[in-house]
Amino acid sequence: MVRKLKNKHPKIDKENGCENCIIRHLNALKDLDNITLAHISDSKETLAIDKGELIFKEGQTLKGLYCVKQGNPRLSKISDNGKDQIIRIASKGELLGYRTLVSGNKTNLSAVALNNMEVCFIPKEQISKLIDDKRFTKSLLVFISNELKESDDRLVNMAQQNVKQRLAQLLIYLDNNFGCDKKGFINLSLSRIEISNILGTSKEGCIRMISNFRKENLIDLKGKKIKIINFDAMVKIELGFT
Amino acid sequence: MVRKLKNKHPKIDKENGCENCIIRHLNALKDLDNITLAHISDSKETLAIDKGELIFKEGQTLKGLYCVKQGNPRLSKISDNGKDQIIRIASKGELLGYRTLVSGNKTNLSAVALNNMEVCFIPKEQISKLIDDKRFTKSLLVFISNELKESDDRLVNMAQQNVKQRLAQLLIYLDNNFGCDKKGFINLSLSRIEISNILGTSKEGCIRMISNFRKENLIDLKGKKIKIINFDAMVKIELGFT
DNA sequence: CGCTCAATTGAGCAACTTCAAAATTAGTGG
DNA sequence: CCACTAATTTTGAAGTTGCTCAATTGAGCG
Repeated sequence: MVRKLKNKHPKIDKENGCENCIIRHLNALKDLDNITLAHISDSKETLAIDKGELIFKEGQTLKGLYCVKQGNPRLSKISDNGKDQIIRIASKGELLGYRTLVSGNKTNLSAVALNNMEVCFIPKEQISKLIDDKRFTKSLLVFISNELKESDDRLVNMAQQNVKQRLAQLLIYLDNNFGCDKKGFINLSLSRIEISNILGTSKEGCIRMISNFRKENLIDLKGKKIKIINFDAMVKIELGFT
Repeated sequence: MVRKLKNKHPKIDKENGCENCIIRHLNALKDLDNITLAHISDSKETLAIDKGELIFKEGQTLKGLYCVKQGNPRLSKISDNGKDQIIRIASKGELLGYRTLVSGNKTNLSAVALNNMEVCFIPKEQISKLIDDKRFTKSLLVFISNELKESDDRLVNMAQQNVKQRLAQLLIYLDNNFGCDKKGFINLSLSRIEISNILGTSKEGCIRMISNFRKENLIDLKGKKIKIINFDAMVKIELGFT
């Protein structure tokens, strides 16, 4: 089920200039020289993407590379039996679509904004220049290698951990990576369905587990917001203490 | 549980020379020029590795890159709860240890020979030369990208498919990738425990499912060897037909 | 033959899913 | 702001899947 486009990625033009962009220091674009950066800067577009909007869809041929400037997309894939499986949630500074770019294949994942986002789009033509830049390929290689490691880890967790452990792990992960507001609630809010699509469970199973966690006073809920109250217990659950 | 070393990777010296090696055409070494290849060739060692023997172990700092010349290693990882999860089975021509090499971290996987193997070991020192070779990094990038895609696919299957489907998928995969002998039995034989470590199930669950498949005349068994009799039915099971 | 390890089978139990229904929340137009 | 509708969340209960434990059989080996 794909959500409707609410806008058409309106272009916004901020202060511009990849040279001055802090975000690029977070990814493979960090080591490029100013000339290359200027070329990219000239051809790129900065897009505003609303919460829930599709950035690209599984099976599409991407026309370029996306650099996440603000917000979080979820990267997911529809399984053979039609269920949506969220593979991971990306963050500020990450590049999307590099895999497609390198292999020349269509993308195997869909990207949907979990919150309001700002994304820089760098068209394909500029990218061949990047692929020929040794510094770029090298740091991309490092990035993909780490992705691969994490992907392996996720596989092991999915295969060996039960729903309770996977939920605990997810909550800890979210807390670590997306931070909390003043009251301790995790900044990224996910619907129960989204959470179950990460955990690979039925939504009821997921809901019940969240409900259990609340009853045991491990977490607090406020609408879609979740706050971990008892970290120690949560870690123990993740590690399989019964 | 790690199997004992039966030998100590005795070095064997065949006709030698990476320049003349057909295997390298299967991986990122294919586009290197003869000078670089000669350097690698001089420093490499060809090792004989017995079935069941450990090639490297999760957590080790690898001292170089491994190129699979013959045979199949299984790449696995011990989960938090102590179970061994096989991530994938590599084949002739694949490079092992490139991830470690690129990121500089310790390896996150163990490699164990599933059959008698021949592996070329290229020491670390030679590798810095490789990493600076644009052709090498580029084709490595392509390879890792594909790995990443497959890893995503595996995650989705693990999350969304039941044991029956996963077993059917594995058997089809083995049949496609490792071929059969004259009588149709899959060339790669895995113990039930190894199969269950791929599927992420208990060994009993795995055994029972294999037994069911045989009773339903979908497969035939001969010791550890498996032969798919009814491919159509097997594909249907994989796709979730009940 | 006795030892060890892999494979198999059975029975009971725990985890998870599915379907159905109720309660709550969110969104929309007046 | 309220009322109405739609969507999401929650809960219950029954059914299925898969796991664990224990016992048995079989195969390979000195």
